[in-house]
Amino acid sequence: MSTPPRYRFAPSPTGFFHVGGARTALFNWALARSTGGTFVLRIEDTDEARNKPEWTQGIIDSLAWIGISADDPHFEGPLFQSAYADAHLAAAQRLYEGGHAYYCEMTPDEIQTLAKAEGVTGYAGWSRDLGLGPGAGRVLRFRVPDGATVVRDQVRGEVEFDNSVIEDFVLVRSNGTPVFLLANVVDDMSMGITNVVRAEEHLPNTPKQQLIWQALGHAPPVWAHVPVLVNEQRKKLSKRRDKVALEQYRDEGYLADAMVNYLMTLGWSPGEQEIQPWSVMEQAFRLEDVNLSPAFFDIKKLGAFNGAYIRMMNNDDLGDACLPWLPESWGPEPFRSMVPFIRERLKTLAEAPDAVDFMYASDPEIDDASWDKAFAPDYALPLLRHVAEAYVVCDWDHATLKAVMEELMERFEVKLGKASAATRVAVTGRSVGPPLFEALEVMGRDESLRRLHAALNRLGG
RNA sequence: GCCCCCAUCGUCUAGUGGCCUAGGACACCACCCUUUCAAGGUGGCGGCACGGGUUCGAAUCCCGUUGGGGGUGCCA
Repeated sequence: MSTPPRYRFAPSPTGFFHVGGARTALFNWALARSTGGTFVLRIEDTDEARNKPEWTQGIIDSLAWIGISADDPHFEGPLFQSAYADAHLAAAQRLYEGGHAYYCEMTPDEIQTLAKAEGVTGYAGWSRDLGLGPGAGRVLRFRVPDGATVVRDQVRGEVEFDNSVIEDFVLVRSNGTPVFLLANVVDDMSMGITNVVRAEEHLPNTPKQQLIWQALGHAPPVWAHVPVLVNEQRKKLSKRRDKVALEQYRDEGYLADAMVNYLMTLGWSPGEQEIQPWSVMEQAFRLEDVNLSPAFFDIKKLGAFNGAYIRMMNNDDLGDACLPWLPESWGPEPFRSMVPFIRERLKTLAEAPDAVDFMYASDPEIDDASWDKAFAPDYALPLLRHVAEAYVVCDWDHATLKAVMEELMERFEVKLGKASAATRVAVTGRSVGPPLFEALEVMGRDESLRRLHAALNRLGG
């Protein structure tokens, strides 16, 4: 095989971009790039009722986000299926003239009624030999030949379908528009597609499409059907029920690299170490290694990947990446100074503001439970008084602040964690947060003391 | 109903007849570290769906059962 392969990704713009679609796109992208081939993006926009232009832009933006860039030399498109309507109809005409298709004027209702009466499951080729010509209200149906159709699939091996269970399916609707089965094949054919990698839900369509390829006089492409992604009920991920929009994950602060890495591990494994850069996965990916069973999309594991990727970033880059999630009224400081101390506490970028919000508030929002717990011990109040006193004069760096606290903790015979609890809640309002002395250093002496005194006042002196 | 696909810890997977007393990751639990919470470290829990074959030997091959999934549109 000397000609480079041509892969394609053919989503229909009927909603937000689906994580399952993203994984399929990634598989195609890895294959196209590692083989020196091409990734063709074709927007299947023939269902006018459901298609909207903004969804198309959403697909393009989402693909770009996960690294499938229209600027890459391996990328071709977007091509729009709607632009090829003439070719679809021309192919239909050829099938009709070649005897591979025939017209039928039965309505869906009539078919259902007759099928029930005859005890069959669907359309039983009733108009096959009527010799009907084209006309209003008539659909064009494919004349499924006798025999069997063997689909050679790179993921599943050979799958055989008995043609007798494939009914004479519709190629062109009574309103004259081609259906997906036909349009999809004709486009793949005219775009020179050599490899079709798509989700398993299309496997039952494949014998029909292969039959169309053959009737049109072409050898079919190499097929590959990858398993679907499922929810906790092990049902195919659905836009209605499940959180599947790639855009939503992006907006919630998941990193593209983490999402890409996680998606690639669904149905495939990059080896002993599952956190791998795209450059490695791209080269290692093989359809033959793809699993055959549906994979559960586990948000918890995605979160773990995301945390790992966040920790791989340097402080400056992480700070930059978090900026879009900060409230508009916030300046970059003290947030940037705090990045080194919150980085290993973040699972998503969106959590960044919550980690430091006490610094931006004019007064910390006191959590009553934390407060009560911190001041329950007898030593708490007197210790806090000493802290407020000592912090007036000591050097203002986290090491000194800690040393001062340690001195007091020995005097009160408690551990550092307990000794710091009152100060922490006084300054941050909560019992958990970033490292205390580092936060105090960043916040500065004046504001820190102000909060300590505010707490003492609240305690009545 | 019919057609097709699939079946390793709760989840994602490694494993292609002996390297398996089945490895890793997420989750969970415990301990360590520790200024809280995390992160990190160590350990633990936990699986080859079941039944028959084939073979000296089966997670790996074959058959069946059961279970799950996908499809069954003049949607894509």
